[in-house]
Amino acid sequence: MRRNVINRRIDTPDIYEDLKAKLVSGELAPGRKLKPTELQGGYDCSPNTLRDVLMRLCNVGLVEFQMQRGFRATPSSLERRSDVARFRILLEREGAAESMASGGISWEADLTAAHHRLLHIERQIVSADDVQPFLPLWTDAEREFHETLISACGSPLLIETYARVYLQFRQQFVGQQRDFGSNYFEAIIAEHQAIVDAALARDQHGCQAAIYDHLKRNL
Amino acid sequence: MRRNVINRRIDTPDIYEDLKAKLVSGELAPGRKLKPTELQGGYDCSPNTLRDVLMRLCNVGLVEFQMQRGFRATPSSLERRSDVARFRILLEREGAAESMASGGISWEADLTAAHHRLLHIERQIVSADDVQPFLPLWTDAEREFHETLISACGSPLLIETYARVYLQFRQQFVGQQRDFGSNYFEAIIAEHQAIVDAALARDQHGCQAAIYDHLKRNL
DNA sequence: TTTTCGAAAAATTTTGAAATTTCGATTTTC
DNA sequence: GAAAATCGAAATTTCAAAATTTTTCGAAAA
Repeated sequence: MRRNVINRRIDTPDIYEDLKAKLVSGELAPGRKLKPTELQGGYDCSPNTLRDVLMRLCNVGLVEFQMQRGFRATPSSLERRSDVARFRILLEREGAAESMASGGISWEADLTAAHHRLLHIERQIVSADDVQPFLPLWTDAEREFHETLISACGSPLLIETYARVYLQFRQQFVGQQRDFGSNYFEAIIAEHQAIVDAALARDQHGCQAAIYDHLKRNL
Repeated sequence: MRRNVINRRIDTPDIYEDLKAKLVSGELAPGRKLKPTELQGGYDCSPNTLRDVLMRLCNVGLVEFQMQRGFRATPSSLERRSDVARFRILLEREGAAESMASGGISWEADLTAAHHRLLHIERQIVSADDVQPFLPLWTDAEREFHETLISACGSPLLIETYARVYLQFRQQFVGQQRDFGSNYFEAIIAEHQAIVDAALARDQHGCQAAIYDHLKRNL
């Protein structure tokens, strides 16, 4: 017999997702100390529950943990940024090549769909005054697109690792970036198009080159 | 007021290392359920401390966690084994190539030393009746050797990911294996030799081929 | 002025128990 | 007899407080 007049309970998964979003968007900036006792205020739970959630966020690399020294948002640095970018390129090139080799019709359909959604948002951004309101949507669509690209590679481990690295990539780059150049998104649109075209044409080298071109600015 | 005449306190790091060893060696078999309350008996601590340690072991992929459903040692399956092997080959080939490109004298020295230690143990194993007592030593030396091989690649992320995957590899394969063929280790010695020779000769393609030859039996 | 030391303050980790959820087995119903 | 519902035991998650460790900060010594 549940006796919840008001549902005061906040699910742990919700706290996890909320913190993840704040980490990726830069609201909780890289390097910032994350004290369970402070964060507890925002959510309605005990410090230990927050501790638990923070420990889980370590699994994806968004949070660092040191014994007796607590948690902090993974710091940002020139070295780390270029490291993340390089590793992402490695994984995405490999995953895309494998997907092109073994992906079937349904992979093509998924990729086309994901690209269509992404393109739609990017066109809106190009013709809008302010980018900010679109960022969360765009981030999701971009992630979906890139994850679909490698989704048929047949390696769960590669897919999982890529998901982690993608999140770290967002944390290191986009979260900080407030000022996108005027034709930044026009360039991005062309780059994504090049990736899709090569992928659907099963042109492995072309696709790998397109991926590199898409990400080289972050090296 | 410390009230331990004898140091009955077991440090969390020790519990972590001990559990990790049991997971990698197969004492805690893949797929086995890991209940904080049961494990608590072995160490002198509360179930929640064990919960904490188990959550950390998820970071390296040795333990799986599901909400409301607790922990279990990462299960073993044909698909997972071949996935881990493939991914390990990818990372090691990339890391070795980068190390050969940018590693200096001290990398060569480290690699030579690690290989020397490994070779020493493997020769002992070849001329011994029972392999078992050597396994922990061999596992450590083998890990050290492979990690040294990629240590000069310049990518902390690659190195960290490789460490994780190596542990999973051990958990999936060696932990289960009780019966090594009679000339198994003689073959291994030759393979490790081929890797070192190519690496020190800065022969990228040769080294990548040697790495593949070393690990292809697990695909 | 700089360094070192130690006590106070703050933060982290551990604990044991309570609340919640899941799992297995028995009973009920169709 | 098979499927569904129910009940109790076991396991998991959460909590608040105690124990431990680290950090801070001011005073004394070099």
